[in-house]
Amino acid sequence: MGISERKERAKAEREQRIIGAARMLAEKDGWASVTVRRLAQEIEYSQPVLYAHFQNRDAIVGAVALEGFGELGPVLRASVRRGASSAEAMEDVAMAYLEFAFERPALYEAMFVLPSGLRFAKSDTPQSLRDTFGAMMAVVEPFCENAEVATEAFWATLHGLAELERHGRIREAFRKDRVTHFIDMLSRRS
Amino acid sequence: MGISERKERAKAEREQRIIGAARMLAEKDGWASVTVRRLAQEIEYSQPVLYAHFQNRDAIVGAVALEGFGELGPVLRASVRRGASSAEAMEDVAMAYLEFAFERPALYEAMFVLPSGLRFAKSDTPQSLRDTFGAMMAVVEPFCENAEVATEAFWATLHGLAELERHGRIREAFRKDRVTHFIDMLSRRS
DNA sequence: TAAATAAATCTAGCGTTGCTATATTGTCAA
DNA sequence: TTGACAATATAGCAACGCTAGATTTATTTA
Repeated sequence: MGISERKERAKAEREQRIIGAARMLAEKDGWASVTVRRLAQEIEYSQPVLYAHFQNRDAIVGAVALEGFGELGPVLRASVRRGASSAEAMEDVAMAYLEFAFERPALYEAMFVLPSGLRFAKSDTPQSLRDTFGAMMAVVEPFCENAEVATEAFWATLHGLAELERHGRIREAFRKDRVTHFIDMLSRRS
Repeated sequence: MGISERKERAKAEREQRIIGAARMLAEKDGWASVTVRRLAQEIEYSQPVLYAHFQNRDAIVGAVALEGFGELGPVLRASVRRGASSAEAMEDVAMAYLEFAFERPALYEAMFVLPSGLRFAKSDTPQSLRDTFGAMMAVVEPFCENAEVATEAFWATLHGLAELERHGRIREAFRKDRVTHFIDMLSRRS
């Protein structure tokens, strides 16, 4: 019965094309321009087909977000320079996080701002997001007792820096200064 | 010529009713449910009347946001306890900021997340927002050299804490711990 | 006071959206 | 070849932001 396998493969492939098209359009013209009609046109199927893959539009955003979670963790881990000190490692991760956010703003938006239908209530948090959290915790840990709380705060600062800058609330030119300042605060001995 | 004054007064009053209705509906059912039709119904006029007051829907969000900016600054200033130390003052402002964000989530969203049509390119930043920034800078200043950069980072942390918690990315139960941790980092002598 | 003018407001409608009921086509088994 | 079922398309609903044009109300002029 290789037939149903072939069909499943074809369906998975089409699903990937939908996700890819959504991500591409979002990055090109913003999420507002990612409509179900436009996606249908992009993959050369009629609209209702999309609803055989995703429950609604939000679920498509969610699928893109999930893809992003799968990329962010590795990016952060890879960002730490060889032989970096603890403080340098923290700075590397911080800068890598912000670069990720600014280079793929639509992807970042899907992951952390838009309603994506993704649930994060403890147990069903995607493994890839746990992994991202772990990457941050690894560099924060050396500097504090309660690593989880400290990582949440660390992450919050990065997210705030990304969002406020994206909305033009803080000055783009001082991005590096803010990171340096913030890492200094965390890494100095008390 | 009291006629035109009377008309202006009536128009301003109606404008305020639109803003009030938008804010109320947003807080009750979320911004997605704040439609121009619904607002028109609320103020008992037809839709096109709203466009005599605001260029488009975003401008209505912007007007609500502006109202929020007018409230946040004073709230922050009033939050500092009498005789508080520098570190305590910073903590008071941080907690007040988060309480503001969580008690009026829709207002906060209008101010910092939604497209509001408000421009922040340096010179035309609303005075009330500058004022809010000033309130934060006042408590951050004692702890750093470059107060502006430090305040941007301080603000970013608060914004990140508010947003990540609102989206269920970090644990509600540890809000106080995160603030304590973060204030500790900033206030300890190096 | 009545007609003319200007301002305020409404009706009706366009194009678009997310989503779905229903018709149609294509595929496989008997 | 035909009957059944899955895959896909057509067509449409209700709601959205927004606007042109008609209509009513208010003000000024004769």
